[in-house]
Amino acid sequence: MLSIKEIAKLADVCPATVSRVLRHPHLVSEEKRDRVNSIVKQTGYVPNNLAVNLRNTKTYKIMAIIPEVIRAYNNVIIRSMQDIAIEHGYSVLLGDTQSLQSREKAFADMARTREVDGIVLFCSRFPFDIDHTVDLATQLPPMVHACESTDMLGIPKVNIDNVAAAREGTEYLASLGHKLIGVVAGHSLTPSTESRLAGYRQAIDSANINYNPNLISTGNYDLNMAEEATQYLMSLRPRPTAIFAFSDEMAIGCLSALHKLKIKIPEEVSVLGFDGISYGPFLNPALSTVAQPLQQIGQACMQLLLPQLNGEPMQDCNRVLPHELVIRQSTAPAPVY
Amino acid sequence: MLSIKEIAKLADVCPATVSRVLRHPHLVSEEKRDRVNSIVKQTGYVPNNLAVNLRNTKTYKIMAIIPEVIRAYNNVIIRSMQDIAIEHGYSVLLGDTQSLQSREKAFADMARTREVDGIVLFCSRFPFDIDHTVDLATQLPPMVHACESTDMLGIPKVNIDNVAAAREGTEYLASLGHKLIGVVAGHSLTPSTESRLAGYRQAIDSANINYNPNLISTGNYDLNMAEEATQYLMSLRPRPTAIFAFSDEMAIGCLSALHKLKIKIPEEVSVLGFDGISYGPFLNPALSTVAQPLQQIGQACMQLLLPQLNGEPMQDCNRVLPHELVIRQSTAPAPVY
DNA sequence: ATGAAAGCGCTAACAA
DNA sequence: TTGTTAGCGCTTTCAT
Repeated sequence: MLSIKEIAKLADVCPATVSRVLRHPHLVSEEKRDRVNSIVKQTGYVPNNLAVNLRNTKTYKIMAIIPEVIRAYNNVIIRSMQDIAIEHGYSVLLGDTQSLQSREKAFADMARTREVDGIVLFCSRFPFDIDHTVDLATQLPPMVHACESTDMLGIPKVNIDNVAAAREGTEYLASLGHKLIGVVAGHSLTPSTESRLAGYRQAIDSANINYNPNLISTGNYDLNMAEEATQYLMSLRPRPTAIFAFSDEMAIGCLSALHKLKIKIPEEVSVLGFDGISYGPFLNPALSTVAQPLQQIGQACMQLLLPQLNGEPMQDCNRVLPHELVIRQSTAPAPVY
Repeated sequence: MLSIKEIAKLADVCPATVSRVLRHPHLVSEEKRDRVNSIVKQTGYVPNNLAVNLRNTKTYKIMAIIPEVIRAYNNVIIRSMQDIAIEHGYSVLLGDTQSLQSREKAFADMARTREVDGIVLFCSRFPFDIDHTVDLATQLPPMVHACESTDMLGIPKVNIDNVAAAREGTEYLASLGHKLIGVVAGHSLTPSTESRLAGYRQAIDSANINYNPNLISTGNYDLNMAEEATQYLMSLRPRPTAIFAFSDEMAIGCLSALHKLKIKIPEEVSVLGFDGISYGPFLNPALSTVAQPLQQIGQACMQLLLPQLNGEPMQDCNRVLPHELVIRQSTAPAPVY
């Protein structure tokens, strides 16, 4: 692997000139510029970015830390982040943590060790140890906490109003006449799940439906577990006539379980999802859902991160974006017996 | 951001000692070790890895370059790569190229610029310009080409036998009595698609079915386009009684289109997918598919990459892994009229 | 066991 | 316009 020195020697100039040709060509005479460029081409020389970045204390890389990169839900978010990042000269690297705390920390540390300029965190756990006696912003790298952020942290956050979103979803089901509304919740302890459960409860209460904790099952945001949870819900007597799954992926598990049980959707049981993944319209039946503004989430993350990357101080803000109830074919009025 | 020098000053030792405490603590007396450690803890000092990596010419990072990270198909592959990488002290960073050549090159260049130690390439295009008059291995960073590699390159490759896999899938459909077997192909020009088309053709010929190019449609490995392609196939007269989609995701599009057309699966039309994504069993009906050995693919990638990261020369090998026909509910004997 | 010093590869200020 | 030089932050000889 050639260094700038050797290129300089080959082109019979000093290393600084090679650097100039590569970064500020207008500062170099045409003659030397051509000489250097031809050597660079011949040798296939590429600067060592570790050195460049060390020198410039800047990597132009952003780390997006994601519990399961594969979840359909992340698709649009990642795209919109990446598009904006690239416009501004940054690359987005994805870190898939598989929900493991050790991996969350490892990826997050890439910002503290200067291997990336900033991070966007989609996990619920906070990957840094914080000394609350000292100013937060000085301890933390440029970062944004998205989708699973609590309100206790003094950092930029991007969220939807999970309480309201789940409340409206539940209200919609109640308005269809459903009285027994089962829930397939996500990970307990995650802020999103807690908030959505709270919203569900609010809607149940204000619809004067008796709150029944047996109707709450947990699917851990996992398709397989959601299928099992649905089997459990369908074993209850009286049986729920609607299921609210707190993610579209879990809703797929619900649909699958109901199909296997030969329960008609939505005639016998309605299914409402959450997220608005792109598969939704293609499922059978097409999935009604509480859609998140995925593209806006990605955009907001970048809007809050980029200023920090330019040296502006971290702000304690919480960008709350609008959700939307999308009604397709998987929900219908409650059956009358 | 503190540097090692300032830590050294605070602990009243020299920078080298701080470095030793962090990397080879046994070389330092207990007294100084404690002093340094306590300062490190107090200040939250973290070494600048750009400097460390520059000095050590090693990053312990691997870049996985993926056309669409979100594709369900990548899930298991990514996991198995990551598990092995971590065992060996490496992190895996994911680069989502959205099938854009510029992004493929940008991520791949991170290896040439030393920001990562090696790459695993899942794209069909080769992101480096090669001078064929010179030894390949010296021009390329440690790398493995997986899933979409052609046989012209002198680098380690991981693949399944796409020709055989598609042939067997088609033979299976033919054995069910299907004579009109539609195809929803992937990107034309990608090696995987070309090979699978060849395999399809082989099976058609050896089953003495008349090859009809009108039955080949293209879905670009995209769910929406696959839905359109299926609509087209269903508009043909006589109509195909089976559809072979070259990815499970496209098969979802097929299912969706058929549902909308009220065509019964598998009674009227059989659908066979390709890949073996984890959603498969949850679809309605559960999807029959030609499964790839996703976990083995990830493992093989790491097995071929890790030696290169340890300085061993690049080998021109092609690891071909076994596929498997998985029969579920979406395929059945051809209808008799 | 510890410190001094060189150097990883690059860039930018400064001088010429 | 070009070269010289210092230094980004770290690690590792080498010397003590």
